[in-house]
Amino acid sequence: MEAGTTSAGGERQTEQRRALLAFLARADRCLSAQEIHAELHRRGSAISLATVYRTVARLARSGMLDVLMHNDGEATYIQGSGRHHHHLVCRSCGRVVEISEPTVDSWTREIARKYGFSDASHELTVYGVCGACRPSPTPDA
Amino acid sequence: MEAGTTSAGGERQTEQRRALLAFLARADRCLSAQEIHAELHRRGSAISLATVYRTVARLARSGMLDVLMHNDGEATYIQGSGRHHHHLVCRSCGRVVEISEPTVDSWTREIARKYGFSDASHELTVYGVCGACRPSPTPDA
DNA sequence: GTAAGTGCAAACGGTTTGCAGCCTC
DNA sequence: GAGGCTGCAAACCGTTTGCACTTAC
Repeated sequence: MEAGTTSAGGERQTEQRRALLAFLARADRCLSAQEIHAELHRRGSAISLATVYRTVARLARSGMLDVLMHNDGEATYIQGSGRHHHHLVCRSCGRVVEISEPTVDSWTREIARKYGFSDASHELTVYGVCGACRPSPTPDA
Repeated sequence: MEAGTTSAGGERQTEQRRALLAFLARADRCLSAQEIHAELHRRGSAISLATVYRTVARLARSGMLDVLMHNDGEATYIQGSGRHHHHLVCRSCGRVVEISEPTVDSWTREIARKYGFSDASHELTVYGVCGACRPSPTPDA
């Protein structure tokens, strides 16, 4: 199954775009444009950094990719469901789990109203250490 | 040069630092280093951009300033309480209200545990349009 | 007197863009 | 065949840094 054939307007199927989409479809963590570029090259897919930037920008615009801004100013990308959601990110390996919770959504609207703000929206990211990265709870410890 | 150098601890009082602190103390919205620099100059305070960057970095490190990363990679700064909190930001004028809600804090820990993540932390920002920016609700509409 | 603080400008790192040629449709 | 897509490299932009000078203490 192809990764969402959203051939919206008139986008052309190119070698580069195909390789990038296939790669991102299997990624379970956020990747920067430079990481995507390096990894694709390592796998033998010739694609320029500029094209990676142009392509992820387009995918993000169309909603296929979520963009996460890091504190150092670097943007990273991960496949998104398109629906409203948040991310649970492992501080150790970077694995990302898409989470959705109406509770927080309604809470933020309430908070906004409480302070006289309307048209509330919000951004939430939860960080933690995933089970695979946590030192296994050895019984002898 | 150790942590614990809180406000006016072992740091020298300079004209530039004084002006920057006085300015930020009265700001109720996030400002970028470049905005701070421009505004201080407009007000007659001579301070270089490099010094603004160095000073806000120091203040952020000491906890006196909160750093908000924008989507375009620009960092903005605002005075913070030091305690754990979130921000309610007006999309129109940029005004920032510091909010604190234990509900969300405990919820994020719960979500993290539910997915097998430990050591949960989170970042939350709520956006909206503040009362001053919202077009007054005309009853005849 | 001395070392922290400052200004200047060059360097930096991620990202964007102009342009010529390539390739998909 | 036409126009979107790509690669290259230079430009961009916010930020950092080396160095010499200034200044608070």
